[in-house]
Amino acid sequence: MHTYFHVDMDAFFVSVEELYDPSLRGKPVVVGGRPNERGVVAAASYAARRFGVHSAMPLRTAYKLCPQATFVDGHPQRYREYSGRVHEVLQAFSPLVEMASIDEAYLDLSGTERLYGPPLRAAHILHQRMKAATGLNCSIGIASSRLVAKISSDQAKPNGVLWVVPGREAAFLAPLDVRKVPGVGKVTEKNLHALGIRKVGDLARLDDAFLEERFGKWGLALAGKSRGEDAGGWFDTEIGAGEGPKSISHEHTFMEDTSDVAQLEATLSKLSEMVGRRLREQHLEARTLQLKLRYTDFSTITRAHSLGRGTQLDTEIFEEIRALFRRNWRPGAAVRLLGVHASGWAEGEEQMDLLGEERHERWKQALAAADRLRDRYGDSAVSLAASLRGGFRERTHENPAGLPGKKPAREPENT
DNA sequence: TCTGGGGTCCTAGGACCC
DNA sequence: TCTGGGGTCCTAGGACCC
Repeated sequence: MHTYFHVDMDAFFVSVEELYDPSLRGKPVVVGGRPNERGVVAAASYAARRFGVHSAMPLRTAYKLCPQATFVDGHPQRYREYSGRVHEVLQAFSPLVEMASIDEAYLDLSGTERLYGPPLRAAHILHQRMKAATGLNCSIGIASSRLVAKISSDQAKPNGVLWVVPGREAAFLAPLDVRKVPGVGKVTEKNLHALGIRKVGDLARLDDAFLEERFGKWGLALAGKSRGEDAGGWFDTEIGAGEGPKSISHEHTFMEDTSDVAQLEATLSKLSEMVGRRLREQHLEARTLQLKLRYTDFSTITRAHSLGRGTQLDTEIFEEIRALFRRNWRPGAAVRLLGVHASGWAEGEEQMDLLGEERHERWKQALAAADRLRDRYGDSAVSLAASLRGGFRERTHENPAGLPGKKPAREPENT
């Protein structure tokens, strides 16, 4: 019998912003961008949620629902930093920790009674430590499976603890909407509703065989989930078994759709550089490169190409991506979004002919130097010639003027 | 409701090989 | 040249999560 904790930070992005600007506390706050921008809500404060604002909602819609809200840009670097602090608190509490995303983690607390006492007492200790060390609230779900722990932390929000006692899993789940089950999204929910299945209890009453026939492998996993089992997919893996990224990608949505080839290719060059940089940071070489292209009507295509070897060089990535673009873009069609995606890591060192090797080495050195400059002066300090020529000029949150230079860092007051 | 960006996992068809 | 089956890799798309 296991005891799992699921620790989920409350309104994480909003709470971090409040640490930097305490005047935001208690107010309706929307993180994600300006109200007139293309984009969606990344996080909404509880005060904003009362107006119907929620994450993934278009910013313009959020503004209509709650014009008095304060809209702030997201600061990914800040969130990564605080995520690291959260991780440290959890790690100090129990060595069996797995961050499931930037703001949530699973802990295996099996057999820690002697150290922390019964589960609820342990949870309260952790809850207090988290607040003291980070200034942030979290909610904690406790259960014999990770699935039930996750669902119970959601029920515990905000700032609460909920323990589902072993043996009571099915009873806890039965009255909940099927949508509460991780993995059941809009589409599956609709499919289940069409069968008259609305609550997890409805699901639990069905035959496994019926669900498997209806939904395949996923249906079988669903049957297990309805009983509270860690069935299928990500829930089936060991805690702490996370091995590193399987893909690295960057994409960009234009402020206005464009069919200007120079601008499109300059953007692909920039995205290729960003992907190349991440690959070098992670010491990875990608064998498969993929272009993503979204037109004005939101129709989206992806086109991939696999190389005989791996690469982490901006120029090689860009060359492949540009070829894919030229072969697949409907000339003249306005583009909304472009993306560059790398995956399929090459195993170890791949051989190259000597000439290629030498050229390769020189590029690697040049790019390492560019990475150091970017670290020091900001991302726009150095760029491939192609991204400059085409005029990659769209502003970013990090750097509104599009100029090099590091912004002065403000420290939150209570840390 | 005019719809981000970074990921994971699954399905399905075709190529190719044995 | 009337046609099997399995394994693996590649590609494209889609559901879902935070």
